[in-house]
Amino acid sequence: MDILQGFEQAKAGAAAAGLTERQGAVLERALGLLVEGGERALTTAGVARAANCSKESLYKWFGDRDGLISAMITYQAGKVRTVEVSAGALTAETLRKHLIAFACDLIDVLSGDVSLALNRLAIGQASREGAGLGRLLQERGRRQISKRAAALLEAGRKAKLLAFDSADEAYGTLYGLIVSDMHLRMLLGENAAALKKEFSPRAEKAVDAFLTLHGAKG
Amino acid sequence: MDILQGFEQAKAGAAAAGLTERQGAVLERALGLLVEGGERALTTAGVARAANCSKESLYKWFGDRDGLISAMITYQAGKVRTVEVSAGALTAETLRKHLIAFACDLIDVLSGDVSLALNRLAIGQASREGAGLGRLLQERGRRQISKRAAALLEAGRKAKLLAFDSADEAYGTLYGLIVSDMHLRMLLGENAAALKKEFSPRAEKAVDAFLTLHGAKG
DNA sequence: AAGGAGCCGAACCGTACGGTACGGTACGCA
DNA sequence: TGCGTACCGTACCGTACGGTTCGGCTCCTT
Repeated sequence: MDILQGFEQAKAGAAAAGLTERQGAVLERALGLLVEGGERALTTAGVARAANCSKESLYKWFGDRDGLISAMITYQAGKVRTVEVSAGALTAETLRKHLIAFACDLIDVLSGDVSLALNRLAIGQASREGAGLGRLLQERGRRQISKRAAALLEAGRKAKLLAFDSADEAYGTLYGLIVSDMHLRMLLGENAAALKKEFSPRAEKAVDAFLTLHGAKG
Repeated sequence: MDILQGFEQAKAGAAAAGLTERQGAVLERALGLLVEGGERALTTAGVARAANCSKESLYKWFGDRDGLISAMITYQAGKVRTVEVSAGALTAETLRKHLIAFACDLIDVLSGDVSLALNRLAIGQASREGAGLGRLLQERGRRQISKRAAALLEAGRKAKLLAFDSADEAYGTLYGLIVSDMHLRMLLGENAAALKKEFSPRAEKAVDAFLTLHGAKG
């Protein structure tokens, strides 16, 4: 799915990172290699062969292998477009609907194969050079979706439908209720599709649990 | 801390895996290398040098590099001893205490540097060869602590202090409330000590939230 | 005392990878 | 038509790693 996404989104990803279409296409192939074979498959020669470009161009465009990886992350992050929550009147029912939609989207994102591959890559590199890639991934990927949740929670509080002290903490609770250990298990190689099927029905329950904890009494 | 643990525990780890003390010591050094420098530092030559043994012995004992890694995981898992919950009378207060202790232990385990290093390693390998290491890590590491939680939850239900349909699902809820995205962030390289400090105070709140959701009305 | 098992240290081999250099080609521009 | 630019494909280099082999040492058994 992620791979077969529309051309427009890919172009947006390239544009967002200030890259030419050609370079975006190369990054797309590189992401394909990464998804297919993990970090071991992400060799400069392999990317060049898969993308029909020369290693020389790779090094000219991205500096070195780490630069290529960073570009892959920002490129992929540029494709994600967060849905703006309609700031219309918020009732208990629409809030619940929005929260459930958010939960499903979150599960979708986390179980996407490109997302999993990039997270695995960043985690693998996290041990050696500081947290460079990890921070980048966190910043460009997670930030977006957490912003959306924060806006939703804040709107719920404004409408007197939610009660919490810290929005961050409330988001942490919501995230934990939805995701639990699903993400880690997928990262460790458990069948992502099966896990997604197992966890999706729980999205509704997770939201209801969250509302039990933080919903305004009434 | 993990590295400086007592000699007895290390011997238990070796014995549990059917290894000699010498082999356990080698694995200990290997874990040290892994913690210090990530997967890249875990070379056969490096382990041999650090442990003052020959590569020949490494291959005789562990077969190949993957065998060495598997041995490291089982060895490390063998050191973990789950505390048996005293099956004495369970009151609402002692149950809460036990749950909080469990939450703190869980955070301790997940933020341990050896645990983080092994999880990073397994996640890095998850993409290529199936989920071999991931399953092993899940089986030997997570199983133990989840067993403890399951026993605790079941005892709580028996004592009419907890109410839930599925123990697994309730455990998932408890886990999510405690851990949220802390584990992933640590795996991605965020300062583990700082995150632990940030999340430890939340253990109590997480347990209280869990009791709000699944505690018997009283 | 003789022999063997186990082990260390070092050298060795094949391979694979990151990075560089070079020859050749298509295309835009003066 | 000539020239510069950007690019491809390939060959190349140095290094590092997994795995094997071998000589020599120690200790244990008989």
